Amino acid sequence: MTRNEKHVVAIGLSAAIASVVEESPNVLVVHRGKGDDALPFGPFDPLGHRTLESGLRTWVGEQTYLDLGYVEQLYTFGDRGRHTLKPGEGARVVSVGYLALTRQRGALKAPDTLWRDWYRYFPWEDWRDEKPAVIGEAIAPAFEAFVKAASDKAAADLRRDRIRLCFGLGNIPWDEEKVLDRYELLYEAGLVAESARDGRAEAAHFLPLGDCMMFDHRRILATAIARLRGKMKYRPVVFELMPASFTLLELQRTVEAISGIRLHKQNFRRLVEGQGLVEGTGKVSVLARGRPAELFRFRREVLRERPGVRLGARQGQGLRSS
Amino acid sequence: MTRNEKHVVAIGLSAAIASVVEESPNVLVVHRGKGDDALPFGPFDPLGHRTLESGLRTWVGEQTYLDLGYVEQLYTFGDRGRHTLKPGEGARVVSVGYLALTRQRGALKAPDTLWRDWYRYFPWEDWRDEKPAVIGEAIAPAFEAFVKAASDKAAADLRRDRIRLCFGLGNIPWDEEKVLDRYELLYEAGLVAESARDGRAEAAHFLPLGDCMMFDHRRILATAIARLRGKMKYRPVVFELMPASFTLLELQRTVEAISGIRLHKQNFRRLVEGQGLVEGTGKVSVLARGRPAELFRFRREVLRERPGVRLGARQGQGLRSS
DNA sequence: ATCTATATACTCAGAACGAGTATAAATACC
DNA sequence: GGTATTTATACTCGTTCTGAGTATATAGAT
Repeated sequence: MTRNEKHVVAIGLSAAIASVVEESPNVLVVHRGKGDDALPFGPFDPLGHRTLESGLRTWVGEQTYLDLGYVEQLYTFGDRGRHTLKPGEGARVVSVGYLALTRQRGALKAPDTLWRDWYRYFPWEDWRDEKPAVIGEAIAPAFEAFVKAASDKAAADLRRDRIRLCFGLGNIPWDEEKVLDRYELLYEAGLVAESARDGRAEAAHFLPLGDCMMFDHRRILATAIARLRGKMKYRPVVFELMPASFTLLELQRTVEAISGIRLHKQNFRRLVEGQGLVEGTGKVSVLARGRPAELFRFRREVLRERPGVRLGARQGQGLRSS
Repeated sequence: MTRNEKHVVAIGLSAAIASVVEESPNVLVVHRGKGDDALPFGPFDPLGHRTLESGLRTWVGEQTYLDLGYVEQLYTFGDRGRHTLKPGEGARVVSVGYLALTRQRGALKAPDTLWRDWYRYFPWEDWRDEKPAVIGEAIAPAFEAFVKAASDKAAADLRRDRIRLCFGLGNIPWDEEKVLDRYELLYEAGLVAESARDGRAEAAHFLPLGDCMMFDHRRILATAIARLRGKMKYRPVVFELMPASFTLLELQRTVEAISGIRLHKQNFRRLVEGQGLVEGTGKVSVLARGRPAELFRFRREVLRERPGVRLGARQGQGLRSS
């Protein structure tokens, strides 16, 4: 492979930095005036950065004054026309998206940065209280036009199936992990502002569903939420978002905030304690309403003791050796 | 973000193309003379390629004359010194790795390409017949030196724990999905040829474990195998590797070839049939030794019918809504 | 006819899961 | 002070899933 000018491109590093406060899952965004929000991001510097991740860490450090703990690469997007503000403008940028987890300690010091509830960008993803009204009132009707606009019957059937599967219509259950699939479907159908911005044909049925973000940042955030919702079930990553000690209800509320669904309290306890993920501290929480709850701490040792600790998915794989 | 010369870098697209013949999991490699094998790869062309994946497809098409079906992005690597042949030489390249699945139909027509059993590169990963001897005879002893070479006791303990977890020593069970973790550990410990090539300090205990590959291609292949072993359990991707009709034993042998472990025959049947993943064709296989087996075909409809079809991992997530 | 290899049906016990009931311990309200 | 409300926590119960078999059927080989 020769270093040809044709093969030259810039790499953007973007981070979806998540934290949870009370019952609200937050993402750190850069907000300037009346423009769309953006994720913290910066270019990869092949001279200064030893690895992509170290590049991201230094960038985020400069931009947000945060010291990231858990960081995980998500996906690399390179679609033409889905990064620059207007198609054709600016350089071709390939963007590598990351998920980072942290806790909120003190106020943010960096200018123009703030924590925002991520359901502002994805209002159809929060099923904790009830099925979001926007699905039945706006999304489903708008999709009907999208299905009708298909080129032929086969294409229409395909679209209908995708919609049913993604949004859990008919007898299909809601799958909280399909965050990215749902966003991409809305994008294709022209129902999010990014579609119109990127000049998509379908954007005729344009609906401003959720808040728009700059570049492909809402796509990265969707990927981040999807990954986190999935990963929570087989790796104890939630604890990156928890303080040193917490009640089991606080832990449950954090998981619920992320997954966007409610959980069965007693079974959640059984699972968390049964896995040996936490240990009691003996102390009890004070500022509660009912009976005081015991404070627990995360047993970091589990990461070393047993390989497959999970907060959800079943160990048995059906494909057991024999 | 301005288009600064500092921020300019080449993007390499590499594909781990997998197929299974009989009981052998194969990967397509480019083999030229006595040099190390490489994966098919080429640079991303920001002018000609609309997306990263379409770039990969055209590149692979030109290089191998194969028309890829299933393609999935794996990871983007950008570590300094882990791509170029000698540290400091050549341009900085960020490489995006892909996994592709296909079937072998006829001989390969492209020059210098051939199918190779992937356990040639990872001899410690094949547990189908027995625990690979290389683990007890070469890997475990070499790791002892690696542990001793740690800077202090805490670092040594950390290394020991990682080794136990990765290679299933002591009472830890073998986890066939940790392919990448194991390779990275061997790389860090200087036990694969790439360590010495990249000029790592630890490479003192250099052991030529498995066949070496060019650039970071063995790392990408490790990622591909790990992803495929995991994904098989919750998505019916194996069928991309199967002919139109097959016996259940052939299907099982394919899964075993990939995962590197043996499965319980009766339970495998129960799972596959219970999930409605296959349907009988009425015909029976001929060239067998014992009682003829019925030929089955993949029920493609399942992809559209139910969301969570899986060939392994449990649906129930322990985190059920309520 | 018997052996061997494979296919396929069926059983069984234990673990995991979803969904509850029951009781304990605090505060809020009157 | 007594009662309602709220939250915590222990325990139960039926179902499904899973791992590990046994039993029987059907072919070719000797």
